[in-house]
Amino acid sequence: MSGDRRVRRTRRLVQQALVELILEKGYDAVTVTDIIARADVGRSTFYAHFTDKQDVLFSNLGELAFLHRLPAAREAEELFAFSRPMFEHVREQERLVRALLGRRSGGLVQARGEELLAAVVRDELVAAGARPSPGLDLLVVCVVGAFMGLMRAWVDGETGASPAELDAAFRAAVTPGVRVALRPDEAPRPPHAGAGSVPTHACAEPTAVGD
Amino acid sequence: MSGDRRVRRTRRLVQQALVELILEKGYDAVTVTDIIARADVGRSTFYAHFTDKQDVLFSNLGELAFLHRLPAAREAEELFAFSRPMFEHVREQERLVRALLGRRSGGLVQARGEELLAAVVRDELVAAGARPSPGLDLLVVCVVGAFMGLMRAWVDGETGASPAELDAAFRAAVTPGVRVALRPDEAPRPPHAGAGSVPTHACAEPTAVGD
DNA sequence: CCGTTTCCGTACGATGTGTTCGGTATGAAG
DNA sequence: CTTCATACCGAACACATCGTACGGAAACGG
Repeated sequence: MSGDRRVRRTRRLVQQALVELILEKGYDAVTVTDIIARADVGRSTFYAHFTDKQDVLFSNLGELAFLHRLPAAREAEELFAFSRPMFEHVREQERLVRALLGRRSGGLVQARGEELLAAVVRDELVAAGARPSPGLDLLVVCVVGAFMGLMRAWVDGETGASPAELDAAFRAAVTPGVRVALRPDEAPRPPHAGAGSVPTHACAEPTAVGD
Repeated sequence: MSGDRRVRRTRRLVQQALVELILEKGYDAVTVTDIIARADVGRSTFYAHFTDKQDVLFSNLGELAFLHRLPAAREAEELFAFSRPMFEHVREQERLVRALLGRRSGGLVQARGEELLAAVVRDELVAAGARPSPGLDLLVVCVVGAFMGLMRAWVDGETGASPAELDAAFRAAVTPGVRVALRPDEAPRPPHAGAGSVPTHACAEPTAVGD
């Protein structure tokens, strides 16, 4: 079904070459000429399979589609069930993800990842009882921003934390805020919130900062 | 001290041209040739002032240095005092910031902005009593990620919220988590999130909250 | 084994980059 | 106003990259 063996071979070589080169020079610095040289593939052959550099990048994106195969959070008890498996998965596919999601990538995949993740987070929150609203969307943006921030920092080697620690940090940072948002009866929050005060104590959660 | 009037003129023209072009075509699509054409400036003149496109971009960054001139948060009562003024400022300097921070920019300024902001946030948290630690740095990453996420979403027109609403959303999302983190003595628990079952419900029931 | 598809290699025009250089004109100082 | 420095122009340059084209060689699938 995958057609010719030569085709598979060529595509694989090109994709691998791009990943290697991104890790070495950063996405922007990689040229098509570099890629075909590293992949040992003719120029015309490259353009027979891909339109440009970005096309190769996205063709590698199937790996990230595993988001959809995550345990359905509606059935799980905890929110953001994607977090831990995600960090674990990233550690396994380290090279690829480092190339695709790190600051060395062009930020293109980053944006795509944020979109996918935003959909997941939004679904989870709605399933948990949040009412769809502009305010919810902003919350989703914050949650996704926090997660992707951690991911970037990790992938770029700015922290040596383990997946478990990252997962814990993520949850510790966002869960309290989300809990508050999920309780519309306690602190009725019309979208017209003033910049003032937020309900002080949500509920003490584990993981103090300085351990 | 700014020297020749011709110099100021040229630099201004070039910077303005780049901003305009980013808004029209996106950072990546803008060429030096485009810039000098729009600015009506000789090629050699351009390279006499800037090394390349990116240099022009960063030269426009003085605007973002206003971070340092923000009201010292140590003296203010509330955390993240930068938030509201930041959103307000962005609305005023809309064109420039949209060009520099939006997804149409190369992500370069974005990274720079995250660095600056991370320093500010970290200082605030330390001043508020957090002990410097790897865990704190992760929290900072989350907070900055959330903020920058909101900023991007806003600048890219994904939300029509007002500065006040964005500020409120930001605070609502991160403040509870930060508050918990600032209380290291209350719940001394090792950050060893169990693989199998994480204690999900700390205070309230699975919060089947709707309305 | 044979027809089809893919690949190679090379060359091409187009576009962008960053530099050089002689001549011009604009600014600032006296 | 004169003088002098220097910033600017404009054109040309060598170089790199892109995307396309084409004929012949090689590998594939049946």
